[in-house]
Amino acid sequence: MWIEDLKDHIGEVVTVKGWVFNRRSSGKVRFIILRDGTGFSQVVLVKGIVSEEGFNLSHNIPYEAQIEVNGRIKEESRAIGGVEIEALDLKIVFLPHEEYPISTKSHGIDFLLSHRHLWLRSRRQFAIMRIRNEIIKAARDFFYERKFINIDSPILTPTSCEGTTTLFEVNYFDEKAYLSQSGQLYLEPAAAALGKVFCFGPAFRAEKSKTRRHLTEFWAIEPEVAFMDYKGAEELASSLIVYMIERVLENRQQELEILERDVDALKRIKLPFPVISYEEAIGLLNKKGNGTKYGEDFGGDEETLLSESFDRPLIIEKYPKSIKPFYMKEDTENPELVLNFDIIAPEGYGEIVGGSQREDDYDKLLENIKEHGIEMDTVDWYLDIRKYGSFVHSGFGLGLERTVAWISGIHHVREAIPYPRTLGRLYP
RNA sequence: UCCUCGGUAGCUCAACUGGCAGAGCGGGUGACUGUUAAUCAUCAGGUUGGGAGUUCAAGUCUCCCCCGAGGAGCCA
Repeated sequence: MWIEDLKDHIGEVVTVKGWVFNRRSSGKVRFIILRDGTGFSQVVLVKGIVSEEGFNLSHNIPYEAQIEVNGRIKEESRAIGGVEIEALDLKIVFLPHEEYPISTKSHGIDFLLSHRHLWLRSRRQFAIMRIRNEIIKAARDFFYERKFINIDSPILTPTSCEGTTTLFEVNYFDEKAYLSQSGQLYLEPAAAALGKVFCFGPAFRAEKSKTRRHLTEFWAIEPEVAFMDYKGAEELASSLIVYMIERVLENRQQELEILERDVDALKRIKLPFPVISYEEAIGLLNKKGNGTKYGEDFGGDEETLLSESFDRPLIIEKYPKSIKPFYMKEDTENPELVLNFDIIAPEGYGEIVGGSQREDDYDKLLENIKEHGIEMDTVDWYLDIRKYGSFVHSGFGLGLERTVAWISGIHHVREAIPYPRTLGRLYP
């Protein structure tokens, strides 16, 4: 039986397999905290109730030994999960060859990251991975409920989407290829084929960034919708975020508790999200004593400063065209601006969504491509979408790890992904 | 790439203006019938990241290198 199902079988005698997570002894009563991947549960070994052989085996049983416990499930308020297993018998299936390196005490981040494959077994990581899974599932459900089609973009690409300096280059037979920075360029043609589409996959950026918001490999959820303007995309992104939070609050209470997440801050996340323009954001920053000038992009400090004024995610729209990528639609009311938006998470987690209406005018797009110095032969296929039946369309990308970090209330995105890839760290 | 901080026992850290390298956890042994990072007793455990230099004496000071963290720029 799996630990997560124990509470439904109180009074029954069952066999549970798992690993020794922690143990305590009080002479003739011994306690083992068992984990099996679905949860943690206390096993009680009372001399006289458990078999003598089982009791003897439990003496100084090593951490992470894999054992099999036969026992009765009892309601017990003092135990984690509210139930415990009163052991009748205990068997050791596998003993560690060496002492398990990760203890219940504190460790440094270098050590933990080098032992990420083992670190995943700890309680915090267990909780984070389960919240990540819930968020992924919620996002898929959200799009399927709205009849979106999942179209995944290629990882190996001949071109760049977000600038050439941050590309990972790989050999592709006799050619050069790059790891994808975003699925968006491939999603726009898919939207012309299937209307409402989304992709969910990894993105790679060779940025030499060392901050709590950066990974070189991260996962993005990217929808692209035909006949939708940037306002529609703002609403879609807001609804998605609210949906993900509702699902985590509903299904992952135990995990939020393990992480000591301030749940009230999540419960405040409701529609609609506040919307301000880039220009208003500059004004707000200047009022707060920050010296960002019109025409400059926001850094981490600015994002935090802006989000502090709101208790829900903040939408900032219509940035200057000069600081944004070539594919964003020019604002017809002010050609200096583009019809884009970023969503800044509260509590200093930074930008979690970037989106825009896409440039649907063939000539304007061609002009942008030339201005950005992008090689024509790598993007001519992308121009075809405007050449053969252009259409109003919008989309956005949501950074999964930043979203998971925010909702989980953890400090750094590296804990929000099973095996983080950061600057200079490729192991394990 | 730049700035800042750090590297001492398996792990987390201490060691004053240079003067005998120490503690907790983990490990071994033992005690304890309700523990929650249990507690208590006891034992073992060290090429102080690497190299060079200054000095009677270097974990500590100087120089070079390696590794890590935090941040900036850029971004989700």
